[in-house]
Amino acid sequence: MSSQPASMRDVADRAGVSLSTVSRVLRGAPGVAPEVRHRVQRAADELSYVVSRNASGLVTGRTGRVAVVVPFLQPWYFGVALAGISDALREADLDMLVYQVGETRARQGWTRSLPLRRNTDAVVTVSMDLSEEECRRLDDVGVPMVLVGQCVPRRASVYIDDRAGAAGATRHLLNLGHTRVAYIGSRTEEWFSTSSRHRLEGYGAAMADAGLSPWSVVRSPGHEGGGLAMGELLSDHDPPTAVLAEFDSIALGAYRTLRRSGVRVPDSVSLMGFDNHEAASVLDLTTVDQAPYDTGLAAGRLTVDILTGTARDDVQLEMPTQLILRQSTAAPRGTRGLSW
Amino acid sequence: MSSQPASMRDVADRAGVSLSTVSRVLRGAPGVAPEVRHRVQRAADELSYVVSRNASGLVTGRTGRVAVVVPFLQPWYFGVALAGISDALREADLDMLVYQVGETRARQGWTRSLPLRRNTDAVVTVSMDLSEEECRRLDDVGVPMVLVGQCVPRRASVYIDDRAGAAGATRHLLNLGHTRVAYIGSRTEEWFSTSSRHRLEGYGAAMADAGLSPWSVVRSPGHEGGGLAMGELLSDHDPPTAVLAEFDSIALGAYRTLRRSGVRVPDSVSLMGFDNHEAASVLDLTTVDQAPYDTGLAAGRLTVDILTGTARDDVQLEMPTQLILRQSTAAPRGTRGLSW
DNA sequence: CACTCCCATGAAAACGTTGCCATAACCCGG
DNA sequence: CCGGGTTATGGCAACGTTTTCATGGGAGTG
Repeated sequence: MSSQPASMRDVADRAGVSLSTVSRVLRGAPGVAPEVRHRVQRAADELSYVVSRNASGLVTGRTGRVAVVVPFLQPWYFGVALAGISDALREADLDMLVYQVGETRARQGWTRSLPLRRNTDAVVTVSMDLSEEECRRLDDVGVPMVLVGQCVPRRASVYIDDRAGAAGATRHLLNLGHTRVAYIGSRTEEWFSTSSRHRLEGYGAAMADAGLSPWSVVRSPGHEGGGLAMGELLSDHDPPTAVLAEFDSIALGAYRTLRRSGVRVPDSVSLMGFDNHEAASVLDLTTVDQAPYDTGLAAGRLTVDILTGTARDDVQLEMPTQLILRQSTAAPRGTRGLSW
Repeated sequence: MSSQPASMRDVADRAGVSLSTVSRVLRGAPGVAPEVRHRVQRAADELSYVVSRNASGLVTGRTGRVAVVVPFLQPWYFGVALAGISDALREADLDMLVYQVGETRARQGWTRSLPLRRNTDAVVTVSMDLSEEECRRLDDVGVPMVLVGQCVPRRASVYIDDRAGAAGATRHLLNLGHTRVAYIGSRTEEWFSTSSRHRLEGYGAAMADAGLSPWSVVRSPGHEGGGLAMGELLSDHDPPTAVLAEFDSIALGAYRTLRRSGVRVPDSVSLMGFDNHEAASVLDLTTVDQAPYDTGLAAGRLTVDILTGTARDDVQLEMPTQLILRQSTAAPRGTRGLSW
């Protein structure tokens, strides 16, 4: 209806008070008579007026916005993590700006292309796997930073212990009696994430502890890679009886190869993933849950706490992982009766 | 390093020019000598200065931000759609604010709680299934609005023809020779989405065209519902030979029930989904692709075009759906040899 | 009843940028 | 050599808030 959106001036006029009073009411500041407070509130409602964060931010120096930087938005993990962050920020009445940097990341100086300085109160990076230098460059924008899915010393981080998670998963397979336990990992030409590295290490450590030598195949991420890797494993002269995949997507690809090859799960091969992807439950895939929603929620709350001064900006928050036992793992053939 | 972020003033001083000139350079406005332009550019870089959208928005009236409103962030679909929107907005140098309204939606007047007015240049709603009244209330904020996943007359909309998609899927099953084709739909206690309704209608229409009476089971959304619905169908005295699920998640749940019941897909029952979920390819599930990334991209671009005045604000954009044939559908038992 | 203190309210100066207008310098043709 | 037009640059007022400070009136105290 109104061609021009209402301003605080309009609310003030309608309520018959001054600008200052309107500002006080709308900010919930003290020192306003209840009667006036109601009158102003009503006037604002009638004009369906909301304050311009632009203008208020200009004077307070706070924007009321938090930037969340993710490499990609498509993979399941990020949507769930964002949901957690979003819920936490909403509690504190902060808006969420999302930047998908994707390929941009490779570009030198990508951090500068983000309009963060003076435009956000804080930055949350999710699975960005920042180098020390990138961290420093982000420091330069002068807003607090929270790292999700990555643990950097002396910097606010929320993460899981990938090493321990993978080691636990491996031990689960070993405990079932498997000795030929293979691992399918991922890496692309240009990127080998810290998380990938840690999971591989965790697997290796657990194998070493059991006196077994590790057996890992690394392919491109996603189900294609998983499928191919599984194919390679199956073509070995003495194939594994158990396979741990770096994450569920890979496990799903491996599962497809197994199904197509007529290899039964878990009868002939036990298969395990990592992440607890939605589809994992459908396929009854044993996996490691890392609760990305909780991680996001914790990261969001930590951000809020840092902004309010309640938390230090070097808090390290390790989120628990949990083994989710389903039907895709079992004792190897010969010993079946013993375990089940 | 610098305790205070640099302002345009600082850049001007360092470059030895006036504020106005810096502003012109940084906006790419004409009328600045090349030499000066370079000098300013360099000064800005050295201070790693970026303009405050807050301040510039205050005077231009444009915020450089677009709000994207989604009911939830967790489901696969939204991440993918957001990715498309994000890419389109980035091309136009617009930032993306994401609001997850979730349960808030039920609340009367939820539209007012979003700080849109004066805080964003446009609003994109994704699968919000807005009522006429909600649309009008969003109109009130006075920024252009683009609806994704919903077609409202005389309003910018980007959507797929759910009816046609479901009808096509049904015909695929009918063409294979099935006559006992059941449908699994979803609805919650408080919500029966337009999309759900349309898909059900499409199925019904295709069945009617073939002279068959529809047979649908409606449960809660997600795999749990799908699993339960499939269970009910299997317990019929004459179970279906083909099942179409409203979306892949439901199909996956149904698939699990089938697998657990020892019913082979597609040998005994053909199963079809809708959406082309990532997991659908792993399970070789025949489905209908609706390319949410492309939808998001188109919606983002439409938003940009509306903002630049290139497109009218009542453009209707119907995105194509595509049948993805995989291994989960086949001719019914008796006729198998004929079709394959 | 007078004086103090406090509380509610209003006025005005910022915040960092853009848009408009003025000005100075320059180039060209007559 | 002069006048008119063009071009580069600077100055200044806005934009819509918050914040600080000033003011007035009412309650409480002696």
